[in-house]
Amino acid sequence: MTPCRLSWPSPGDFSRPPELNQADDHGALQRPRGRAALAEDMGRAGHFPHPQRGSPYPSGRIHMGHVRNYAMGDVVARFMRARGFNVLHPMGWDAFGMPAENAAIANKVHPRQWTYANIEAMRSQLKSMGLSLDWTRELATCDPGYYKHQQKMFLDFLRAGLVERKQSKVNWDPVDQTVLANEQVIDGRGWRSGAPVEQRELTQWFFKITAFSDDLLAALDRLERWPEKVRLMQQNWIGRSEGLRIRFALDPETTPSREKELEIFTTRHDTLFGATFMAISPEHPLAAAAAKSNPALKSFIAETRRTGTAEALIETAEKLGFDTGIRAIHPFEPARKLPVYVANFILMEYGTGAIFGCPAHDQRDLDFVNKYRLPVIPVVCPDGQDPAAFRITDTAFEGDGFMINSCFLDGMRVAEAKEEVARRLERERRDGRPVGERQVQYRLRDWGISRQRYWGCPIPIIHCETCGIVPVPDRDLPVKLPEDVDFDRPGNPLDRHPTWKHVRCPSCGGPARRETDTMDTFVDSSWYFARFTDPWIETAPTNREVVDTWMPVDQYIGGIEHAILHLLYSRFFTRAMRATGHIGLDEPFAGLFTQGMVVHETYRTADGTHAEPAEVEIKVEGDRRYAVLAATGEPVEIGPIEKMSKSKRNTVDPDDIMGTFGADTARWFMLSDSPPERDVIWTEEGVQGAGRFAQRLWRLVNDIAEITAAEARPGKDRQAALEIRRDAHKTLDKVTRAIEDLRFNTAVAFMYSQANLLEMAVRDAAGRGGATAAEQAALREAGDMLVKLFAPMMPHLAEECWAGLGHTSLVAEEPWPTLDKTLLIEDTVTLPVQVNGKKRADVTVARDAGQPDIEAAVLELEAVRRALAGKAPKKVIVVPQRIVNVVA
RNA sequence: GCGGACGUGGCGGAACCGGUAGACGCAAGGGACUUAAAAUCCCUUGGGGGCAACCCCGUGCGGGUUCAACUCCCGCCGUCCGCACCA
Repeated sequence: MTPCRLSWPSPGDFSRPPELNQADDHGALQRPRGRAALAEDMGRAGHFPHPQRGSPYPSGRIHMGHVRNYAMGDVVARFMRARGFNVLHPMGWDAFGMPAENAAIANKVHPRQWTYANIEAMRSQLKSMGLSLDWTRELATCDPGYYKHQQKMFLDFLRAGLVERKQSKVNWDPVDQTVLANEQVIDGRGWRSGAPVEQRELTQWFFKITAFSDDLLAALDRLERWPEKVRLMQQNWIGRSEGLRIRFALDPETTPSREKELEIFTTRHDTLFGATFMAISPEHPLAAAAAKSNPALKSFIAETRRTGTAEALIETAEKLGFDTGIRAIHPFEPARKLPVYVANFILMEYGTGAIFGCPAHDQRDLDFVNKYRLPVIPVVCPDGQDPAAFRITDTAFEGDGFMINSCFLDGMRVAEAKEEVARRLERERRDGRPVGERQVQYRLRDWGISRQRYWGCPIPIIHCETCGIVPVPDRDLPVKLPEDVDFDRPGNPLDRHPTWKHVRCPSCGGPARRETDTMDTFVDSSWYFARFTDPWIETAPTNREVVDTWMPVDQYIGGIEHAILHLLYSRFFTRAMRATGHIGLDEPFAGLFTQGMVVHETYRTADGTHAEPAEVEIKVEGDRRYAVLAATGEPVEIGPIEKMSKSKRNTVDPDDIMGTFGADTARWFMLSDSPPERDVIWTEEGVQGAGRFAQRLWRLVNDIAEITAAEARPGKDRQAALEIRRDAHKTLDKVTRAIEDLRFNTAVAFMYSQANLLEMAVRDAAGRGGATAAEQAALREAGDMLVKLFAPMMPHLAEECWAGLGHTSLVAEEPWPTLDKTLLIEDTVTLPVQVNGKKRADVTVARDAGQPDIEAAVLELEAVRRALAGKAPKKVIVVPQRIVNVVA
C-alpha cells in the first residue's frame, strides 16, 4: 500500500494546516501484516499492547471512552515500534450479549444483523482515528469460526474436570417467565413486566475457578506491572481466610426429625464464649427442615427470596432473622443453649451457610442482636481497659486485646485463644469425627457460565435420557445458533425452537436434546487475546508456537470497572487453557493499566429533561458562566459532571469531534488534560486548545523549514545552537520517560514547553537576521525530534510535518531519536535555599562543589543573613544536587 | 453493608525516592496588530498585606512524626467505582 500523502500548501502559504485525516488508510499508519508475516514475527522481539476493549461491544457507535482507550494503546504501539519492537496491535469485537437481543425485541431486527451492522459502522469510525491496527486479525466472537474453538475448549475443560453442573440461583420474572440479569431488576421488580422478582434454583454449568483459588491469589505477587489497587481488589475478592469448622450439636428436643448437628465456619473461634446465637442461610437444609412444620418460617424464607440475587442488595437490605426454635449446644458449655435463627444476610455460598453470632465483636451480629434483644457477652477486652467496666452497646470491638469471660481462655491474646480453641476442638471427637477442623476458606465462588439466552455461544452438550450428559463430538463442532428465531415471546428462543434442540444422542443414537443454555459473554472475552496471535488457524483455538511467542500481552489498557471479573476470569481461563494444552503460560497480562472515564457536564432544561452538549451554547460574562439552548435561547441549568451516558445525554459524538477538529486533535486532547488513570472532563475549550496547538506545531515546522532552507548567516557563536540542542535533548529525555510510564499528560506538557522554546529560538535567530550554520543544524535536529515525539499521538499531522521538513520516509517508520546524555549535564547547578524549611533564595554553585563550599556560599546570601540576624545557624543541611536548608 | 480508590488556584492538572507547591494547558483581565472582527503575538493572574524590597497564609478537615510533609502516621468529612446474569 502506498502512503497517502496530502498536498503541502503552495510555497509561502503556511497560514493553513493541511486538511487533516482525509486519508484513512495511511499505509504505515494502519499496519496489516497478515498470516504470511507469522513466521517473520516469531523471529523478532515482540511487544503486545492490547486495548482492553480490544474487543469492544459493538453497540453501534464508538464513544469517547473508546477514543481515549485506543488513543493510549496506539501511542504505546507506535512508541514501541519506533524503539525497534515488533508490535502486535489487533482489533476485534466482543459481539455476543444482551443488547442485541434487546434490539431484536424492540425493533424486530435479528441479533446477527444488528450486530454486524454495528460492527461495520464502528469499524469505519475507528479507521478514521488513524490507529496503527492490524486489521487482518480482526475477529468477532459471534462468528462460528471463533466460538467453535471456545466450544472445543469447554469440552476440553470438561474432560479435565474443570467444568461441573450444579444448582444456583437466578432472578426469575414470574410474569415474563424468564431469567433476568441483575441490571434488569429494578427495585426488586422485572424491568419489563414490573412483577416482583423471585429467586429460583436452576441447574447450571460452572467453570471451577475455585480449583485455582490458591494460585490465582499467590500469583498476584508476581504481577509487578499491575496497579497495586487491582491486585488488592482481586486479593480481597478471592478472600482467603484461615478458620475453623465447628460442629454444634443440636438439642434433640428442639430439632426436627433427623437433624443432629449444625456445622458452621468461623474465623473468630477465639470469641466462641461470646456466642449468643446461631444464624443460618434461608437456603440451608436445616432451614428447609424446620420450615416443614412451621408455616410462619416458611413464609419468612419465601420473603427473603424476593430480594433477588445481587449481593449488594442482600447486604444493604434490612437485617432480618427468624427464630426456628431450634437450640444448639455450646461445645464447651453444654448447659448453654443458643437459639438458631434463619437470617437473610447469611449466604449459602460462603463457608457452610451457617455461623455462630458473637455480637460483642462483630458489628453486623451486634446490630442483629440489638434488634432481636439477645444478650451480648464481651470476651475480648482492649488493652488498657478495665474488664469489669468494659461494656458493648452500639459499637462492636473488632480489634486485638486479651480474653475475658472465657473460662480457660481468660488472659490470652486473640491469636493464642484461636489456637487453643482449635486445638481442643480438633482433639474432641463425636461420631468418629473431630468436632472442630481447621479449614482454609475462600470467598471466591465458581464461575456460573449458563445463560438462558439466544445471543451467546451454545454450550456443546447433549442431554440423553439413557446416556445422561453427552459432550458433542469434536467433529460436530461448532454447534451453531439457529438463524430462524423469534423474539415475540419472552424466554429463551433456543428452548422453544421447533427443531434445533432435538437431536440424536451421539453415544446411543436415541432421542436426545441439546443444551439450550449459552455461555456468559465473559467467556468470549477471556481468551480473545490468545486468539489474536493466530486468528487464522482453523484446527485449534491457538497455534501453540505462535501464541507462546507473543503472549503474555505486554500492556493491557482498560477501565477500572474490569478490575475484578474480566481480569480474574481471563487469568483463570489462561490457566485452564494451559491445563488442556492450548497455551504455555498462566498469566495473560504482564502489564496492566487502568484508565479513567470520559466525563462531561450535564445540562438540564426548565422542563427537567436533559439537553445534549451539541444543543447547548455556553456563554461567559466576566466570572459568570451560563448555558442556553442554542436553538431557542432558553436558559439551561449546568448540572454536575458525570460519566458520559445516553440517559444523561451528556455524550459527544467522536464522529462530530473528528469531523470538526480532526482525529489528531481529538486524540491529543484525550491524552493531554488528565492523568490517564483518572477521569478526563471533555470540554469544548480543551479540545479547541488542542486544535490550536496542532496549528502552532504546523506553523513552527514551517518556520523551521524556512529558516533552515535559507542561506546561513555567517558567524562562529555556537552558544545559541548549543542551547537549542540542550533543550531538545532534555525534552526527548523527559518525553521518553513519561511515555514509558504511560504518563501521557506530562509527556504532552513537555512537548508544549519544547514548542515554546523552539518558537523562541526561531524568532531569536530571525531577529538576528537568520540562523548560522550551527543554528540551522540544531534547529533541524530539534524540529525532527519534536515531530518524532508527537508522532505517536498525532500521526497524521506528524506525517505532514515530517514531509515538510524535507524527509521522504514516513515518520511512523522512523526510529525513536537517540538521546545524547552529555547534553543533559550542566556545569553549574542552582539549589533552592531554605531557612527553617521555607524557601528564601537560590544559590548557584559548580556541579561538583563540596559541602563546605556550598555552606559558605549560602551563608553569604543576603536573605540568609537577614534571617539569621547575626546569629550562627544551628545546622546547615545540604542535600546534594537538591536543596539546602539552614536551621536558625 | 463489604471491598477499592480519589480530594492541590476560577478550571484540568505538575511536583522523580520526604526537599523550591502551582510546571504545562484552559479560562479571565490588559495591551499590540486590524477600519472592524477572527486568528496571532506580548504581559498579568493562589489569597492577604506593603510605594517597594519583602512579609504572612495556603495542597478537603483535625492531630502527629521530621531540619523539611501535597507526599509518611492516626482520626474525620466528601466524591466516585466494583459486588459475581451489563460489558
